[in-house]
Amino acid sequence: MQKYKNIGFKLTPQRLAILSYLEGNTEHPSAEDIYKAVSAQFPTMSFATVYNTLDTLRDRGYIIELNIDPAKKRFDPNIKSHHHLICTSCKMIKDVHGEFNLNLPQLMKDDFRITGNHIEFYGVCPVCLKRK
Amino acid sequence: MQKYKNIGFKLTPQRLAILSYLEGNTEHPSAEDIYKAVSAQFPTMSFATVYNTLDTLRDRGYIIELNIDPAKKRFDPNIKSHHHLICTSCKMIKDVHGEFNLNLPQLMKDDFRITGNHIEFYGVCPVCLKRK
DNA sequence: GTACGTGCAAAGGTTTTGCATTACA
DNA sequence: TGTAATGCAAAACCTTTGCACGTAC
Repeated sequence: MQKYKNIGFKLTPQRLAILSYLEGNTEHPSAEDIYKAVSAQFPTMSFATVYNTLDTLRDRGYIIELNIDPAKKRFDPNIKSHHHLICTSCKMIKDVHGEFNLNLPQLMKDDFRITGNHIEFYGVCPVCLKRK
Repeated sequence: MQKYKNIGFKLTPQRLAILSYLEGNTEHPSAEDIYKAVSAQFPTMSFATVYNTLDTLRDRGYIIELNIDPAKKRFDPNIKSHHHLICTSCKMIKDVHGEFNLNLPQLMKDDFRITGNHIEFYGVCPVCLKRK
């Protein structure tokens, strides 16, 4: 985890465990997923620490908070601009890389300072398709 | 409200009030917004009735449930395919109509049965821009 | 009378907060 | 010693649920 050497906040063992769990993770885990995973290593880990760390990481731009799932927040360590394909049946989320041409009407570009965008594709994943 | 004559479920006064509040509403109100608004008319209105009605309307395709706001669900009576522009400062949501070319990689189109998409544009609205 | 809707309160799930304790420079 | 993080429990918030009561065909 040398890359986090200069991350700008204390790298406690708990935070390292969270970072390590998130590293390269494409499952878009929820706070609870993360809590469960790092609890195996740190039995005293608390939700407060998980949320505190996630908030800090998000505020510093190391992770992205996803509002895709109405039931709970999910977190994505992939901060490169990308989009998501969501299975409406099992809620699985798959990354979508690719360029899309998203030119807003000029009127809106005049009014708003646009900072980004995110596309959600909805569908049914192969696993759920097969199950029916 | 003649248009709801054959809506397929009982049009109680409470439901009519909710429908009437939603009609043409572009504010993307939350359940609480709706509850507050119709409570003025029906002081005994309960959240159970609001959620029950919203669920029914959503299941029958009369409204869309938006997961845009991490804090709460919002509801949109505009069922025509459209997208949204969200002010990251005040959370205001503006409709975006327009066609965007969203062709997924062929690989994903083979695997998934794609059913729809939704674009979120992020930015800062004119009001918030001025306030700073 | 039956089926459905309403309304209240309680419960459920996720996230936040207060505060005492702990760790580290 | 001082600053920041941890961990526990409680609280807050949104949403769902159970159930008794009402209402309408």
